[in-house]
Amino acid sequence: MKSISPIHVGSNAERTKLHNRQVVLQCLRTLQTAGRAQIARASKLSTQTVSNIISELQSEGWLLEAGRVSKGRGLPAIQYSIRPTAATALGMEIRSDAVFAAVVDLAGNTLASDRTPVTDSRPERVAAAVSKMKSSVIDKAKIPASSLLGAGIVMPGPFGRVGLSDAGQSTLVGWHDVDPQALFSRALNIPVVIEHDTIAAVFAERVSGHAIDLDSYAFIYFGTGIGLGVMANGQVLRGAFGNAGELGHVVIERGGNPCACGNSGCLETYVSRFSLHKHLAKNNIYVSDGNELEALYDAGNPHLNDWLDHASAPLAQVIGMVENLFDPQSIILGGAMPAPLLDYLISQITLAPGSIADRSDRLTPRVVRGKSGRMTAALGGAAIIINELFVPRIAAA
Amino acid sequence: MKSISPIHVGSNAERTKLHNRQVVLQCLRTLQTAGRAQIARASKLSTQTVSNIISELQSEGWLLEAGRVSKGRGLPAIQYSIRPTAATALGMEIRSDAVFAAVVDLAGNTLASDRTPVTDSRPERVAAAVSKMKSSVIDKAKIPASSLLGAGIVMPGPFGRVGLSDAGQSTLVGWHDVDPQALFSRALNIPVVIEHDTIAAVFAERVSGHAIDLDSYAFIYFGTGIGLGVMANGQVLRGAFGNAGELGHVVIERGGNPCACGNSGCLETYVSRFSLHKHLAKNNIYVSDGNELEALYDAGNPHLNDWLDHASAPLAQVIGMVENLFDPQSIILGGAMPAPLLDYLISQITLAPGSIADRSDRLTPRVVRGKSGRMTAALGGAAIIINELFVPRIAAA
DNA sequence: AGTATTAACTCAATTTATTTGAATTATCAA
DNA sequence: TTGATAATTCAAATAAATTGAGTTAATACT
Repeated sequence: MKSISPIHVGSNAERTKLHNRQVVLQCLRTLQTAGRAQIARASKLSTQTVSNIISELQSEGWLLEAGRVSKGRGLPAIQYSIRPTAATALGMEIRSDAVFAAVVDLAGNTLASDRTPVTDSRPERVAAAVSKMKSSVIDKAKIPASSLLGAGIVMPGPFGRVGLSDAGQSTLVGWHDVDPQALFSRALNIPVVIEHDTIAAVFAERVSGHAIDLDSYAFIYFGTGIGLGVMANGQVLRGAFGNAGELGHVVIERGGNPCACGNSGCLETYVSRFSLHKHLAKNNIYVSDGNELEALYDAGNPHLNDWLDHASAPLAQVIGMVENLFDPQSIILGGAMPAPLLDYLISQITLAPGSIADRSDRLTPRVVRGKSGRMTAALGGAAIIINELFVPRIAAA
Repeated sequence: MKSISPIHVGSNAERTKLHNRQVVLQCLRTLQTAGRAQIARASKLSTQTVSNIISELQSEGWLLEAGRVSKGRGLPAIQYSIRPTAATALGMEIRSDAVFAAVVDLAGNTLASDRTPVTDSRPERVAAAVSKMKSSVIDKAKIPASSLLGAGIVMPGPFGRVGLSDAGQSTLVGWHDVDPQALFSRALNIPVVIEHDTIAAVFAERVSGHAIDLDSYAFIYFGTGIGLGVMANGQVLRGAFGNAGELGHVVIERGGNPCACGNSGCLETYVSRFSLHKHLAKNNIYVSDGNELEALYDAGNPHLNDWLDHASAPLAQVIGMVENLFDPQSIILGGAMPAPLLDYLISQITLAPGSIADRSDRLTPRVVRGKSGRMTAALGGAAIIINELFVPRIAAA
């Protein structure tokens, strides 16, 4: 049978209830703190309905009550807010060299994080490591295991889907016929979502970064290559086959640098950690992690500076492209690139003055550095789980 | 108060009903013809609910009954399909030189179309012309005025929003402080939606073109400049400020052709009618419409061929870009560019082999020419109205 | 040919969740 | 002190979906 996209599913009283519950939670998240009547106005539900949902949420321990606050005449409204510790989520990033883990609460606070080096990246070993980290990080965070809603696991694709950006480079070996979702579900005993780094980064910013109250923004993610994650009107763009955002292989200069993909002029060959490492290697400099890179930068290494200066124009070009194509509220830069380097790159960028993004009524910066730093992917994994709580949608498919 | 995006609005029984009605209509549209039980399965509603909705729709005249068709055991299902003439929509394109109008039925059939030259493009005169065309085109289509659900009007922006692509070039004069929505509502006496050409084209393909059963596709629209319209998972991308898809000012070559916008290397200066006209003018050839252009092409004009050959590489570059960023099922090319030219351009494009779009399980062409031809914008306007009938969404805002 | 099986559809009763309207409470303003 | 205003709650009403039993008309099997 023809597949019908998820939104085209009927509704009923139960689904309506779930939807409304999430609407209420979402209102509380964006308003921070609010009374029943206020939520009713924002959600266009009746006061009574909101009242019912609030008391339900309260009895389930989701809320904090902040007493009555009077604003003018009338009975002062009882203020509610989300109890950050009501639920938590586990986020993990699986790399070929290490596993990162983080526990995040509803407010997006990181309660604990951890890193374990990986020597043997075969599925069973990774699963075992992941399982161990779950326990250790739960201990560190001092939360009951029962508060974990689920785990968002970030790992190099392709998994099931066909990807390209990391093709051959960072894919884990021995994972060909492995279903990571099933593997980690078993290892962790909680609901698991598998996602790739760029999309995780998008959610990281939404739950605790620059995008808490943004609905349309883009994230340029420095991984091995470079990816683009887009939130458009509260929906993440995934593309028909789940491969949207392959920024690294966008050609920015016909006949430019040859790329491993067979084309030439791909962005990835100008702006990415991969291109940076290549440039440094040509000058006999070898760095293995972000700290060394940052040290090089602090030392004013001329080769690094050289790369930065050559990278800024292509980066500005694609930022302009993203602005023109997606018209986001902001573009966020982040991922596996040390903050000072990102800041420098951002400072060097001349944003197109004639762009549609160059408007006087703008309330958000055109370009900013992401807030979550080096833990972006792991935090993003957790953020995916947290975010699901707040996204109302009829039809859970 | 903080604005909450439209999806974050509560639901109730009534809104649920509306949603389910649209789900049923949408099922009928994609399945073409179906029985109650079949729709129930597709929509995950109970048979009874679907049955109720179907009988309601039927008594309101929305359906055609095609008798029972037996497929294996059991009571053969009564087949229903949407009665194409149950409702119609008016589509109009306002240009500085002419107004186009079309009447389209639910199935996307064009029942009538018309063109009126415009000599005086001041708002009142255009409104008068539009009103007149409504009557004439209704007569031509032989439909009752009451079947018109509304009008989708396509005109050069910016209207309220801040746009760029046509800045200065095709904007209508004397329309500065005019609210076209209000103006045309009064002139036509039916609900009016104002939209720009690119987004209209997206809907045109969805209602009657290549995208009837696509959920994710992109439309590269040749207007004065060049625009990109994207349907992502059934949602049109508009951007935070309504300016998404400014393909014309995407820089495809740093330091390339200077553009009126102040940048250089904008796509518009390589591939667009504007650039084509400029190229021909340099060779003392002046064309005023598509027919003349087509004649030139048929005659094998060397200057035109020259332009085509220079345009195909930049076009291929942005097609690759769109594939990488949006991962659509198909990319559709259309708008104010004669079909033979589009076909030639498409034939000249070498699609990137390493692209994420280059997959073996693909069921749809990577690139096709749009079906609606020169009337795209007007048909698209009507399609917007038609499409609203089929898009289920809780919360009419 | 006859019977069992299957599937679509209908009717009536039930269930879920929202809305409505009246009553209550607490604050501000005059 | 009194009246206006707004938040909240209670009880009753309402809307619409689901459930389960029953009907109908096909195909499959014996």
